[in-house]
This record gives sequence, structure tokens and C-alpha cells, in this order.
Amino acid sequence: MKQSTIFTKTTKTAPREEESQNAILLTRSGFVHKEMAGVYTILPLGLRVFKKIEAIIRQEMNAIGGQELLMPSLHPKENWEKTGRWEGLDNLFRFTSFYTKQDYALGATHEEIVVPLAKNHIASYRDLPQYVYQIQNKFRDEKRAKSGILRGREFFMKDLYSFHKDEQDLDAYYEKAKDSYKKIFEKAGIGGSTYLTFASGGTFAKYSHEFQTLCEAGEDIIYLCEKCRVAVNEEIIKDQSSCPECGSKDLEKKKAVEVGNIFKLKTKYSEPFNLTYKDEAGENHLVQMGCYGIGLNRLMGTIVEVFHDDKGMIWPESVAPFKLHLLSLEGTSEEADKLYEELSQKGIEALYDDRENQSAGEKLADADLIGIPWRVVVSKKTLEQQSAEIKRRGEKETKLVKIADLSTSIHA
RNA sequence: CGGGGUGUCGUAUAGUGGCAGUACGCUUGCUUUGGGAGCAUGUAGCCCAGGUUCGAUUCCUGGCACCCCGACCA
Repeated sequence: MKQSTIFTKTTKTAPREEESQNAILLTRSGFVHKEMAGVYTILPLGLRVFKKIEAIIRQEMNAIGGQELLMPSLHPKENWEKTGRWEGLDNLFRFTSFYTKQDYALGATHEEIVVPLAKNHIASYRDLPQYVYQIQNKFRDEKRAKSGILRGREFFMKDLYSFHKDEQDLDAYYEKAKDSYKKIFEKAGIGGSTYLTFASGGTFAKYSHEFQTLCEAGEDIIYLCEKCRVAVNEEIIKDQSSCPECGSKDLEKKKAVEVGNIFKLKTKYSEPFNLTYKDEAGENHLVQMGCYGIGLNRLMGTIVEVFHDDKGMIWPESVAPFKLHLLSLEGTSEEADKLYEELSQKGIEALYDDRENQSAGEKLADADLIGIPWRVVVSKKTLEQQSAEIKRRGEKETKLVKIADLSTSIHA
């Protein structure tokens, strides 16, 4: 993509009121735009990151048998009344049709849709297990949206729902989902600072598990056991004051942000909707369920919180909007154009700073801000040696490589 | 929802009871290109509603919005 044609511009100054790094950097770089508190447009550059995150999640969800579907945002009141959450769930957006006076909810989660839906398709033990997921926008009437895209009122979530004939099958799948989540966060680059965290399970299971990523912008407090790489959420530290794996009492207190959550629902939602199946003997049983969520906006914001410096973002290669940022300095557009063509033909995703009226300093500063993993500079100096200068974002060293060898150097 | 803070061109800011200024951006022209270029040129703004006043962007009251802390977060 040519930078001269891009829809957004970068800014030198950050919005005055923002404090969180993800809000400052994503806004300055033109990845997102805040429409109101907790509500963001994802701009073209940001959407490229978003799509990469989606792809990682899809791949892992499909690998554990997930079938993707897409449920609506607009929900009927009756479904929420059946689960007792029309009145109960504080941050559910509810509204009344101006014309028909009918009440609706904006989906904050999708048990109220997916369970009645499953009733149409699950009747026998032969129909189980089933796993469906979606990547879809959620609405939550948060009392206080905060920290850039970490806590919004509208955001995208991957939510997977599993249906099982018994608890044993649920337990087995739950462990698979846990492994799958670990892979997702590793692939997204934050595996090193993300901990499986024991958290409150509500009324229907002893614990749920969260995936908590260490960072100062986080709003949760966790106690972690570095040896086992697990943690305990502060909310249950009274019941569980030692490492659940090794029993160690030597836990480290840290701030973290919850990037994912897995939950054994058991029969909490199959009961109100009477989602049952017939076993071999023709007897009815309630379906056992699990749900598994990842907030995509929050994940993107967390990656920025974890990987940035005073100049800008430092994207892990797996989620970077582009692999390579090509900068043409000192009127070298002819040679840079040619290089950009070659890179494109080789299938290397490149952002090409072909802008003619921007100074070298501005281009370099923008490259740091946007944070693409590889920076390739073509200037008069480098062309004298038929070379380009390459540098990894986040590292100091630059090196000159022959233009002919460029693509191999970048893969190395 | 409680507490605190802030609202001035697109962005960041200065300032004032009486013509609202600067920088960045953007326009146009010329010159520039290794760490946010120079000169010239044009462009655009006081959150909203009441009140006080000859006169309010400024003072007062109310509202709205945004940020931060707390509470809340299936």
C-alpha cells in the first residue's frame, strides 16, 4: 500500500485527554478513531491488524472443531427474561422500538441466542458434541469506558459455545480450549506475558479460567507463580492463596489485563431454555455447556501496551499491519517504486512511503510510530552501493544489504 | 453511580468583561529530503442553554461531553 494514498494521517500530538498508551499511539498513528467514550472506528491500518488477529483466532478455533456462524446483535426481550438477565445484567443495553413499542436488547453475550438456536438442532446424544463460534460485536453499557480500546461499550468478541452430553466430555473439551487459547496468545506475540489465571466461577463451577496479560494499564490484580506460569485472580485469593499447580505460597502480585476467559456453564443456560437430548435409552438429559471468549479490541490494545516505546508501537510480526515499511528518501522514488513492485510480486506485504513532500525526518518518525517490523530505507547513500538499509523496529542496528538480496535478508 | 479534572480553528495550546493569538495540519507557489524542513500565501475556532451586563469566549447557574480515581464488570 502506498502511504501517499492512505485514508488516514499521522499526528505529532496526542489527544490531550488520553493517558493510556494504546489510545495515544493507535490514535496518533491513524489505526483507530474514537467516536465517543468507549466507541471506536477501526481505520484501515488498524483493521489490517484486526484481521490478522481474527485469522489467528479462526485458525485455532477451527482446529478444535469450532464451526463459525454469525448471530445478530439485536435480541428479543423474551430470551433475556427467560434467563433472568433482562433485569439482572446491569450493563445490558435495552431499548424500546419507537414504532412498535417492542423491547429489545443489544447483545452483550450470546447464550440467549445460541441456546434456543441449538434446540433446533440438538435432540439426541447422536447430535453431540457441537462447537460453534462467532467473531461479532458486543454491546455493554459500561458505567465507565476506559483505557482506550481496553474497555469499550461496543467491541468485537470471539465467543465459542460448546455443547456436551455430560460433564466429562465438557471437561475434556475445556482442556482443549485452554490449550487452544495458549496457542492464540503465543501466536499473537503476548505468550511470554500472559498467564492462565484462576478466577471466580460464579455459582455453577468452582473456578473459571482467565488469560491475563501483565501490563500497567490492566485493571485486574493477579498473583502469579512464575514457575508454573499460572496465576490467581485477586477476587478469589481468599479461597486460593497458593499456586493451584504446585501449592507454593510465594506468589507475585501484578497488574494485568484479561484478554480471554473460559467458563464451564454446565446447565446454567440449557435449563431455562430446556435444551435437552435423549440418551440411548430414550431418556432426556440437560445439555452441558461451556463458553469461551476473547475480546479482539482489547487484545489489540494489549499488544500495544506490551510492545511500544517512546517513539511508537512495535508490532509482533504475526499481527503487524504490514511486514515491511519501505521508505524512499532524497528523491529516490524511481528506484523505490521498482523495489516496491518487486516486493509486491514476491508477496511481501509492504507499506511504501512514497510521499514526495515529507521530509526524511517525518518519514522516519512515522515509521517508528506505526511500528512495522522491518524498515527498509532507500536513499542516495544506499543506492550508491546498490543497497537498501534494513532495520528491525525496536532494535538499534541497521545494515546495508544489496537490493537483490533484500527479500532473503528479511526472511532470515 | 460517587469524587476530581478539563472543554478555545482538524490537532496541540495562549489569552481576554470590549478586533481571539501562536504552532502543527491543510491550500497555493518556490526552494528543500538521513530524525517531524524554509520563505511567502490563504484557510478555519471560544461545547450548549439561560442569567448578570451597554457589552460574555471570559463572571454566575444549569446541562452536555471527554479524561482520571473509586464502585461495577454475567
